[in-house]
Amino acid sequence: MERKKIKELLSSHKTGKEVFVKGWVRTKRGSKNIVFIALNDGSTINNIQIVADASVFKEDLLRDITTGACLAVTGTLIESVGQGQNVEIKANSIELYGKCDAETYPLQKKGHSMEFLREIAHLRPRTNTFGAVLRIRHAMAFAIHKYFNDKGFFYLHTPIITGSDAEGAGEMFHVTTLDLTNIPLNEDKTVKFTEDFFGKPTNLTVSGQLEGELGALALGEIYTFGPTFRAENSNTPRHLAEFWMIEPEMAFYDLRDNMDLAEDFLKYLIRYALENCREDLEFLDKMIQKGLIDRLNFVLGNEFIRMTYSEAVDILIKADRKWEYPIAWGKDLQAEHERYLVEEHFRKPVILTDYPKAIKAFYMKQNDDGKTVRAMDVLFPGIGEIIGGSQREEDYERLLGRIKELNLPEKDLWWYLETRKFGTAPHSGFGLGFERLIVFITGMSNIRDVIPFPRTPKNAEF
RNA sequence: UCCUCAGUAGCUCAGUUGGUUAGAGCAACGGACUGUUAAUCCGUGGGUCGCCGGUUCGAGUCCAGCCUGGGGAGCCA
Repeated sequence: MERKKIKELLSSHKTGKEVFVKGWVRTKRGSKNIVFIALNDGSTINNIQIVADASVFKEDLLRDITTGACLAVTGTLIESVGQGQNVEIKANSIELYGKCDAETYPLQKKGHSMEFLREIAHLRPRTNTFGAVLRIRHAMAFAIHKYFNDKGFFYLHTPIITGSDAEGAGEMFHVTTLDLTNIPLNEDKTVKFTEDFFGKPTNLTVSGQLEGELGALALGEIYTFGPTFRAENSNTPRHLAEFWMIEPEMAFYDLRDNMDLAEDFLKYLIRYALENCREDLEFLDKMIQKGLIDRLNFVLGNEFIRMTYSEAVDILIKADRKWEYPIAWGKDLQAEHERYLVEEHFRKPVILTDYPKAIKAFYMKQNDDGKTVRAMDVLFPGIGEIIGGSQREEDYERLLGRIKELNLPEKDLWWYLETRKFGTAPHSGFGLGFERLIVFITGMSNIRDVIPFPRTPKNAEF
């Protein structure tokens, strides 16, 4: 008989038919004569109830059906006799695929702390919360591809291993095949990288943007969606050493087009989650963050505030508020400033533009005022910067000038500079932190709980 | 990396001015129960008090160092 997914059975009204399901036991309860098993196969947050008449099954079998055990069940799908579910399966036969020793299995039929579950990341996908988060994570990844595909963007695979150290987006992980217990050295005691796999120092990528621009200046509109690595010693609920980033890059987009795309993109993803992950979101709304669905709808229903960095600084200066870090034009905004704007002053997402060039990356387009660049940061409640982007500097001389001012390795960037030499074009793009998006959409409070196996300083278990 | 809080049973925690045999709830196990919804009721077992030193007649409790985790900050997505 063909196995059915629990999601399908729960929404089916074809009672009276024989069905075949497989899954893991969430709880078992009952009396001497009758046993109730809540079975989950991951297809939905909801369990299907298996009803087993104790006189039909061997006592040993029923005893071995414990929380966490894996079963295959055939039985009749019937309308539930009891309250709490519409349908249930009256079991005819039960095969025990895998026992689960109740004395040592760490997951109990009770709530667990997120910290404890993190220590058993190999088992936490079996919980309601992580099942919901991982299904939503999948849905968002799918929706990202669908959004861009429908808009005519091309998915560009930028390299994971990079030979350039010029992105300037943080500390990098080195990639090498050299024997670290016996490193070949040059005469001046520097590492002899000519003997390394690539013949030069290489690292894991911190951003696919520069290569993404190369694609955009040929294909028009591209996006990347891949793993990104930062070797920063960041210990916060918002940072991972390995995370996933989406980086669209568009020829002929100015900063305004860029902002329009960012806002439309975020709203599309939120709407997609609301329409396709309803049951998981309702669970998270109830158990993890009260009011989650209202908050998502609120973001959907309101225009993002758009203002320049300079206007934001004015608001912060005038605010009746003592800042731990005093605010002044030219200084980078601190977390407390961003939170104030988003969570207190405007109470909705904010896009800030035209930052001082000194605090932004070399590749951003310089404004005519000589002081600011066409940058944009999208700030969200609770997580701060969810998107960072800009219009790119397309003028060869101005870009080169900025590279020299900042003492960046010009010769490593020859290929990037050549795009400005050969048929340059105005273009823009941004980066969205995938896990930060998932944090916002699921209401989870720690980024380590929205990725299956988090990589953070001093932690690469599993 | 800095600041701060914490680490006691499988989990979540209590543990008084340092005192003799370290507790609770849940889970597990055994039993009862004719349909349960994190079932209920009765009972049982379960501890290297994070590690390592020190103070003391005596340390879960006080002191120093280290480790691990949470929160905040910085860096950023």
